Amino acid sequence: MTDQADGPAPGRRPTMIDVARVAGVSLKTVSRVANEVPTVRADLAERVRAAMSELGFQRNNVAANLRSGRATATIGLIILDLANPFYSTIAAAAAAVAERFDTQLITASSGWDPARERELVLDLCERRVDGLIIVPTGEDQSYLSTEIGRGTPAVFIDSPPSGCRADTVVLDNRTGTRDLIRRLLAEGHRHIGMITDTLNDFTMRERLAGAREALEEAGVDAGRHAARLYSDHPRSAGDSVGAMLDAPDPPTALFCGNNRILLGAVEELARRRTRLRLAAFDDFEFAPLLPHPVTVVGYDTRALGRLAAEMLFRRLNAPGAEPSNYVIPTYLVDRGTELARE
Amino acid sequence: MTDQADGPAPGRRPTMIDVARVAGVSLKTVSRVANEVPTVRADLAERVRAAMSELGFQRNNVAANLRSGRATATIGLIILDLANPFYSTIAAAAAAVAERFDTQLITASSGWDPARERELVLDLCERRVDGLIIVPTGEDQSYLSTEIGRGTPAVFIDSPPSGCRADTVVLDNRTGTRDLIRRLLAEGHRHIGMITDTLNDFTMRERLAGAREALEEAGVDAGRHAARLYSDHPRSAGDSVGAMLDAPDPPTALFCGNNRILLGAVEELARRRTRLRLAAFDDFEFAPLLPHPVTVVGYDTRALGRLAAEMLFRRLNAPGAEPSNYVIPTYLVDRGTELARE
DNA sequence: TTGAAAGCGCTAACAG
DNA sequence: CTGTTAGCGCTTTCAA
Repeated sequence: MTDQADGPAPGRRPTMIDVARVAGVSLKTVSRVANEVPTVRADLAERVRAAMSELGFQRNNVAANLRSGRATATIGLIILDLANPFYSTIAAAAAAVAERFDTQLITASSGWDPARERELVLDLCERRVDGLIIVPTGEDQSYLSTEIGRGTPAVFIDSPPSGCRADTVVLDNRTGTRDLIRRLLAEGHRHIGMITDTLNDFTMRERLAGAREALEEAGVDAGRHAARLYSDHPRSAGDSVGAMLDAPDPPTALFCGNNRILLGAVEELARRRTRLRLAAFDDFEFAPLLPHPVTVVGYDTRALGRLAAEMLFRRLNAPGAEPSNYVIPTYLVDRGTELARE
Repeated sequence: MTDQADGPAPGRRPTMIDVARVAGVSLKTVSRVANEVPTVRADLAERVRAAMSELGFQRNNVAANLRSGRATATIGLIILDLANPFYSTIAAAAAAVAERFDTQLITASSGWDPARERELVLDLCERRVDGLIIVPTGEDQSYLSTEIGRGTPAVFIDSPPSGCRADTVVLDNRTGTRDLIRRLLAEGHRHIGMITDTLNDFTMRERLAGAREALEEAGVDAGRHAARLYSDHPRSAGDSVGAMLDAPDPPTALFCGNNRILLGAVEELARRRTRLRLAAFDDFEFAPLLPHPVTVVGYDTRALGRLAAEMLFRRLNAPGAEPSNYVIPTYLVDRGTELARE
């Protein structure tokens, strides 16, 4: 005796047709019950619900969305590296907003690879996500223009797009760095070493521009403090610090363009048992533990993700508005261990 | 003059039918070109491709999967809190594996809420994800049994499920803690204060069990070192440390059940300018900066996510195998600043 | 209030 | 090699 007559095959997922057969109603009535349409006679609805739980029915949302043309309740988030706390904080904040809108988040890392970024965007569009939040690699995003025009809005975080118009949420890199350098200048420093990452990066260029503003308004020769670029993450920041200190007329203060550079600098200073006026862009959770006092430019990382997601949902509900640009304010904080200060 | 005659409406996304019309071929030929089926005459394929890029066609994968019954190339990851580096590291590792399988990851946080966890599982199943990776809240997961039976496999990370059978990847909490406590005992400590989180948590119970093993085999009275539970994250770990130190016959060493507890303890010791033999479960990126030496139980967090994802994809390709359980090994590391050691 | 028919965008199965 | 027909699981439309 098989159950072919009155039930679905063992492995198959039950469909509304199966439910309808068991409940003795039409497919459409099952659909109405599943969608909580109120105009269904109570006893029928009850029979349908019984059949649903008997079969363990679960609506196939993929199919439902296809016919109705409804949104997929999914947004794509493309960041550079989920393992980096900066980006995972952004992801968490965006996810919290998405949850409020009953939307799921597909998160993917481009790993600073423009080709991968493009692939991801296209893949996500083929999945018909409702919108995209992107931390761009800084290359060309013109391929997004048609997508945006077709109603898949995008919001850019941390850096603006190039080659297409879209909403953006960025840090106030320029003002933050300007205020930081101003403070060093006010303390009397006239020789500030500046260590930055690659200047292909929008944020790094802005930070350097802010530093120059402060130096110029103080009448200090910016050329003398030319940034020493460093190649890659690990030790090279420390090497740059070493080179600066070993040169004639070494700087009395150091500005580090981001927190990884700061860590390299701190290590190098600890190795040399040297103290210097330290300043950096980026606050981070364990900055208070640093064995060296440092003044950092802080900001609300969660706000980046939160505002981007909020802008996206606003745009989903009001398409066609002009792209807007939100700038997250920055502030100065003093960090480093008390132990180390004594 | 409108373009209604030969093109889709302005806002609408072009479908294969539109492409077919423009290219002067049948829908099926377009489908073949889109799927890179080789048996299409070169000139036709070229015309189709031209029409595709003219219209900006993008295949609707949702529809494609519906008919073909193919997998959605999407897996769901349910973690406790994406903002927590432990979980975001797991997510990043799982994402890296998913990428190798051309699969996207929907990541969602349950926030330690069992009801939310259940909602998320059901939502993801309705979206027909190919599989689930779950860091469970420790409550009942029996609702997953039918899903698993129906071919949506699940892998549990960090804690095993209750109420259903599934693959798991967990840390060797017990051995790690046992080895750590053994070391303290070998150093001569006979009074070890133990500060743990809620014992509803599987990992914390296991760690405590490991500690007890070490104490018992050394013939040390475990009761005397009863764990002081602490209520919530912020200061209460520090308060527990304070209470222990102010009691008569205070401990000479401290075991902290996780890294948040360790931070609270370190702060309290710094406040009191007291030094104690410190030990804890969980290594973390900035542990080397701690202003107090500490021996921690380390492990490869990425391995948790990586192995879980690999188990999931293995199961997707070989359904029906018995659930297996993978245990990640642990090791001891000495941390804390050199500065603080001098 | 209920149901039959059509169709979302695509692929499977089969025919030409 | 190409096209036609059917149909995935659901919703929409419209008639009963």
